[in-house]
Amino acid sequence: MTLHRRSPCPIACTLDLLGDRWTLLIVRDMMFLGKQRFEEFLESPEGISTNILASRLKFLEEMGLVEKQPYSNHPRRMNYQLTEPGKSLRPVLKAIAVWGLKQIPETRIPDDEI
Amino acid sequence: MTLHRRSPCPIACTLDLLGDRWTLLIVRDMMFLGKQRFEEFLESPEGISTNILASRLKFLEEMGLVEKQPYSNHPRRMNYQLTEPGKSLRPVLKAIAVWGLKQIPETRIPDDEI
DNA sequence: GAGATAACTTGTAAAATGCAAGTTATTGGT
DNA sequence: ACCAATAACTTGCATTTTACAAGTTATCTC
Repeated sequence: MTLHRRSPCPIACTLDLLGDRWTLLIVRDMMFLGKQRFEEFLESPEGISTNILASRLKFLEEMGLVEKQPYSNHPRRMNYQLTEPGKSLRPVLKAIAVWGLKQIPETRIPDDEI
Repeated sequence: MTLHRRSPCPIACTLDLLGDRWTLLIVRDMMFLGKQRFEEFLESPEGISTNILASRLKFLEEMGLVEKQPYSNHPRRMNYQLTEPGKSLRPVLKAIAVWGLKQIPETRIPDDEI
């Protein structure tokens, strides 16, 4: 969540950008659930609030992991899509999901995420 | 950083436990640098502060990812070691490191981490 | 023209973080 | 025996971030 790098370590740098409880959930929603609109992200069961969602989407855009485009001008509607760097987070999310499924009881892939 | 689960999704649950800027750096230090003692973790270049380190170590222990043992009783010295569930985070850290190296400029694996 | 929807922004209390300083127990040196 | 040093923390407090609710702006549908 900050552009300041604490060290040159790639793990530390990645955590500087993505190390919080919300950012990767937005990426998950885009990558596995095909979500693209502000209101769609709000529907996820974790219940992100609007101000956090707006700030994370802005930051993801600034990082170049997400592209924001108007997909309709009348009315003005926005959509958010993963860029190639954003899509390349798939192995990270995959590894996290595999770990969670194995190590945390009662976790499961939601039906719509398959 | 909280035991409360926002949803049954394994990605969300993993982020509930590990989704912050410090926890996985401690795991990195144990896994790749062989660090085991409180003062060793403090030496890492990211500069974690003592209160945060103590709270994260406690939480990692409560989660069963780390075991704390006295390795000497006179004087009393503690060491921290990864449990099997903790060690199973290796693919997650690997994927994060690969992503960071590829996508974030000027990142590199520190010499002592090879 | 009235209510609904999308995409946000603003305000504020509560929680987490960062930084410095202090604590306790033990040890090694003179 | 005393004194500085070290390990492993804890405490206090200012700053930052988060969570929750409410409000805003533009357009659309009936």
